[in-house]
Amino acid sequence: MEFYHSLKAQNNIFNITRIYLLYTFILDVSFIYMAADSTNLIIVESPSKARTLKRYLGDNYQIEASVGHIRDLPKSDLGVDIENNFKPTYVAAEDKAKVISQLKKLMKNAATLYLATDPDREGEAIAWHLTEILNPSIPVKRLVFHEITKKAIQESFDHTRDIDKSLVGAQEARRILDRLWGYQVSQKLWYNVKGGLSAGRVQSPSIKIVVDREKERAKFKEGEYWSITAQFDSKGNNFESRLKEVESHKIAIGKDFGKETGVLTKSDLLALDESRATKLVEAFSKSSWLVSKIEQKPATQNPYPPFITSTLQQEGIRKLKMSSQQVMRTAQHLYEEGYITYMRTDSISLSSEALNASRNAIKKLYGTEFLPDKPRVFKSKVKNAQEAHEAIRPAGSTFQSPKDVQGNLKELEWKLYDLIWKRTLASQMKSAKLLKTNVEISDGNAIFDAKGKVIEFPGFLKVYVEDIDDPGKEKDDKESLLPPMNEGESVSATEFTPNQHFTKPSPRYTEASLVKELEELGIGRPSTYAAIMGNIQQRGYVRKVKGALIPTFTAYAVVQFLERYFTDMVNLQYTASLEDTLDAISRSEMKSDEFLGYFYFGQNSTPGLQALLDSEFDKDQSRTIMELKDENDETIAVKIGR
DNA sequence: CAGTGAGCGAGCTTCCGCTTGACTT
Repeated sequence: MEFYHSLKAQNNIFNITRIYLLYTFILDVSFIYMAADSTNLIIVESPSKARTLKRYLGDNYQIEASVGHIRDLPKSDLGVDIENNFKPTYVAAEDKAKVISQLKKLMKNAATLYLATDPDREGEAIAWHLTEILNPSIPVKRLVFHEITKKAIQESFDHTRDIDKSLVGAQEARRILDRLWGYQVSQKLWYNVKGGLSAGRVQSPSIKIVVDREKERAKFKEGEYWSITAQFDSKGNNFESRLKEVESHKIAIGKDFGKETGVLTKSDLLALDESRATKLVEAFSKSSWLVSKIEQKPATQNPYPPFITSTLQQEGIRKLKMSSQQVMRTAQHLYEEGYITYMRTDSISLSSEALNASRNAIKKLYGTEFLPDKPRVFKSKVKNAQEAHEAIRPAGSTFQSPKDVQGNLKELEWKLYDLIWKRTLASQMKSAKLLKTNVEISDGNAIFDAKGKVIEFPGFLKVYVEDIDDPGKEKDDKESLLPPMNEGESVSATEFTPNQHFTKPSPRYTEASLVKELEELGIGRPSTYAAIMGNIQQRGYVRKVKGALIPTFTAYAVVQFLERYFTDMVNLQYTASLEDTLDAISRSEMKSDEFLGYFYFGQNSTPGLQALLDSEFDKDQSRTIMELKDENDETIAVKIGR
């Protein structure tokens, strides 16, 4: 109460447009007289959020956590009455009995119930489930804040609202669709492929992505090509360059070859083979060379946005060689100990507290020359971002530097904190200033080119450089220097070298690149990326070998089955578009039972899930993964199952 | 006669998303 008073004092209470503020103010005061021992109950999702909130609010607020969802569909039963508008049956989660009885007890003494679950689809549903299970007779208000600061909490008390039924409807539609899809299609797998298998809206597209890549790699045909590099000398300075053109024909490189043919796809390019390369080298050593073109252009490079769940996992996997699940476990620890903000988020926004802390730290550690005039604002490009929390960053209004905390943390925890601290600071630092130089050396017939990159001002690169999956690409902070030269200047060639190359297939997915792919497609949520990675390995769909994800025979069989009988369900575009429809439901533009009706019973000429479930399944073929010929040319089928 | 293994039938598996401990390996 004390806190609320001081908040009010900061407000212009005489402002007529905010007269209802005064009204709630009076209500709150009246509680003091009504019942000295009566309190307000605030329910949040996470226990550590409850602890933080306690520091801000006085004794008149009881703050408890629901610890996530409290009710769900039953585990051993479909729990959806398809004939009755997809009516769901909910049961209280077994492990939440304690939480529920505690909440019921606290509510007996409460004057008002504030539901402060997360401001997103799932949070709205948790709030609604709470009212269903607690059945409160006291006033219920929905409280929404995006960060835990005085200002944000004050505003949330000023703008309490009712539960948003459309948002709850969208969550229910999501839940019911996942149940119908997951349970019913899984059962078809048991009867037609192998017992115990699983399918679902998220896991099945995930394994399809891995299987598709493996198939692409199997079809890959290697192509051979040659390149020529030269060492040139300008006034005693050596530099390397690469043959770009001969007689106005560009020299072919790896990406110019067909992946399934190994043959050049563009006819106007020149693909060098060994003899051609050797002959050219011979001819080049007799030529005289001069600088035919110099291009210099300044470039700026902007920092990466601060971490969200997916990018934290990617960098944790790449830089620290952790798994998705390890990254999340470690981050959870850091969060609970108060070192970082919430680690399951899809928002790249930083709160004003974080912006201040970053700017102070940058000024102190690197000086004002690394500090932009204004804080940098990032806008999410991720489809379907719900942005219930801020980006992942060091906690508090002043950031503890990695050195400060080194003694308190285990090695990996410290490394992850260090990464988060650096990434956050870098995101608020000045852009890097680069000077890119492109030089062409010609003998009138062939052209070599050399690229230079000079970092004139490092900006954020001083603190953080992102790691890369693709070994062909160069890291952002890699410099390459060229000596100063003038157009028309002659240069001497010291050496020409022919190099043999082979084209490479697309690399296998890693946990990092698969999480990235799923996020770009809008499949899965921050709280589930790590679980999906664990799940597809545990169920024997994918094996991880030196970080690379390799699909098993089971995965091939399941993907083949789903593509044949449930084509849309594993269509990545379709899966991603479901999310758009759920958004429409949350904006009240569509009703959830209408959506589920289309999904299950079909729409126009598109069959729904029900029709697909009723198809005739070819059991024998579904178990066949491949057919081989033995030495007598007899066909041997490889099947799975028992 | 004891031990092995084929054959049969019953019972079970499964989704996604939100949160932590309480478990085992």
